[in-house]
Amino acid sequence: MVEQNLATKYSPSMEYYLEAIANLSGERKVARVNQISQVLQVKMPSVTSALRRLCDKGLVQHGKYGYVELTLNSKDLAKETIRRCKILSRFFTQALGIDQETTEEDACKIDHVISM
Amino acid sequence: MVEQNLATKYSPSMEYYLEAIANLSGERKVARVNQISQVLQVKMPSVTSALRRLCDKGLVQHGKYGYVELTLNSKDLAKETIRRCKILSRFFTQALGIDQETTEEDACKIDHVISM
DNA sequence: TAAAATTGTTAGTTGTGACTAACAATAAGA
DNA sequence: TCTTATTGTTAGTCACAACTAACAATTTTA
Repeated sequence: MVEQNLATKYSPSMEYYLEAIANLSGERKVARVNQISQVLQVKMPSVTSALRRLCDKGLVQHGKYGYVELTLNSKDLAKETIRRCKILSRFFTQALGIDQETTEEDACKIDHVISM
Repeated sequence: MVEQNLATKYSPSMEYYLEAIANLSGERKVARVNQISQVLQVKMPSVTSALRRLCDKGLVQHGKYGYVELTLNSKDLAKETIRRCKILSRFFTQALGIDQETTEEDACKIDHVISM
């Protein structure tokens, strides 16, 4: 089943957060809770609690009321994720002629699910 | 985000169950809890509780200790799902040369996530 | 600098979806 | 038929991931 991932794998949701944080870090140097909230279209408390989970797993650093940063571990993970999304997105756009808006979102969704 | 679907949409997990029930119904005429359990690789109590949710939504009929059947509504839904999985699977196999084992599983996963 | 706006956290709730352990019903075989 | 095996359910737990309401910290601005 989808819902229950293996112990070693991170949940799709986790990956979404990591990806968002990585993207924001790239664009504006630092990621903040409200930005993550906006990008992922969830309320801030959801972000806070997700960050706690990610902290517990050593995937982000996040001081109270402070910036959010990826750790060495999660940077690689997030880069990989983003890379795969782009590849998929490009593939869908070019090979299938689907418009880019739709494509990018779907490609990301797919990536979090596919076994590559 | 993935995790929270719109009210009108069914969760990926729901679709997995519907699909499994539809497939089993096709093959062996009736679907049983232990078969669903095996197909989806979850324990039987998980199936029972999923069936309760599906019953509440009017998507399956299931008497205690009895057979599991789709309703008119869910039959269409499941057929659609299966159809899309097959299309995707075929596409991946033929267009990308990925082996069928991998492909079929992924195609299904993708289908539950993609916006077609 | 003090008040107001923004940003973030905590606490508590909900629903999903998995699990184990223990019990109940049904089916199969001696 | 009675016992055993199979199948299914209930009860209770856990983790994830969302939410609102209320509070706290930080930043902006008057």
